Amino acid sequence: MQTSLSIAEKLRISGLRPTRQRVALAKLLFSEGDRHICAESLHADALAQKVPVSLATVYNTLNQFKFAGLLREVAIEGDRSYYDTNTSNHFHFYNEDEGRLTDIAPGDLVISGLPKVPAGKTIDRIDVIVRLKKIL
Amino acid sequence: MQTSLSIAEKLRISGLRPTRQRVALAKLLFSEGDRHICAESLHADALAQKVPVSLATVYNTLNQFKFAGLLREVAIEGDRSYYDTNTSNHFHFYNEDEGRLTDIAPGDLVISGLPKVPAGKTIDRIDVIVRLKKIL
DNA sequence: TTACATGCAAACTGTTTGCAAATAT
DNA sequence: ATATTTGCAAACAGTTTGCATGTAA
Repeated sequence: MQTSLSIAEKLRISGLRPTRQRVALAKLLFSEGDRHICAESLHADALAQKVPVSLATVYNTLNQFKFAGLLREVAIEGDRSYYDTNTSNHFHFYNEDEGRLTDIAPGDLVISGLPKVPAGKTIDRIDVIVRLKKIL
Repeated sequence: MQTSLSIAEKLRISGLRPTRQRVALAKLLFSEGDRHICAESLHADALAQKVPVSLATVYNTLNQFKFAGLLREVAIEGDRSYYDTNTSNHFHFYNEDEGRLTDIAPGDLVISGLPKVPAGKTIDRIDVIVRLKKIL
């Protein structure tokens, strides 16, 4: 049985000092199920919870968390970066009308017939985005 | 048997006046097989071919072509927009080390088990990106 | 002739960075 | 005590836009 680590410990293990801001952001991100957020929305969340953090620190923290493997970035469109707290292999719905990202349950969508990869390369990961629009 | 349209005609049908710039850009884009480009690289191409076009017009033209269904945008990462001249349903390799996009041959990768789509929504399209990295 | 397209520069958006002040170890 | 982190504002990259000029119909 595996003891779950405190947030501070998780950060320390990733080589990140558990500062007030990082711990608060990590709590917001990892406390309640999977989340799909962008920098602005996380910043707004933090301020709403009376956690004063600058937007620059939110950006830096998201990058550090991504680099540490605590978050995964999801490319949706050019203008905003989204991050997913679920770093395991899974795919996404993107609701184009509302700009919202949701998970596809693992197994609900399966990829088969992997193409031959060019010599000297490996697959880093496979991103699948099922883009949804309103029926008119 | 289907007569292939001149570039000017294709543009006119899409509701776009075949101006010097648009025709030149369309030629660069559609004359020789499928291409994956971004605004800067198309602009550079145009200048190299002695076609003076402003970068703003390249951006505007790419958007118009996309809107007209002549191009498809491919979301790769936050910082740059890529466009694909192949608008049919197909998937992509993304070479993370070189920042290059290539097609996966149709049939080489297959998706199965489409998940139930939320009520009132349809699938607009499915994007698949197989991200490649160098073997270390 | 008239509506639309272009080019330039300025505006804008999301993101990163430099540096002094604050904080973790 | 020392190295790291924060916050702010300024810098930055990619993209869009306003407006005077040029061009297609």
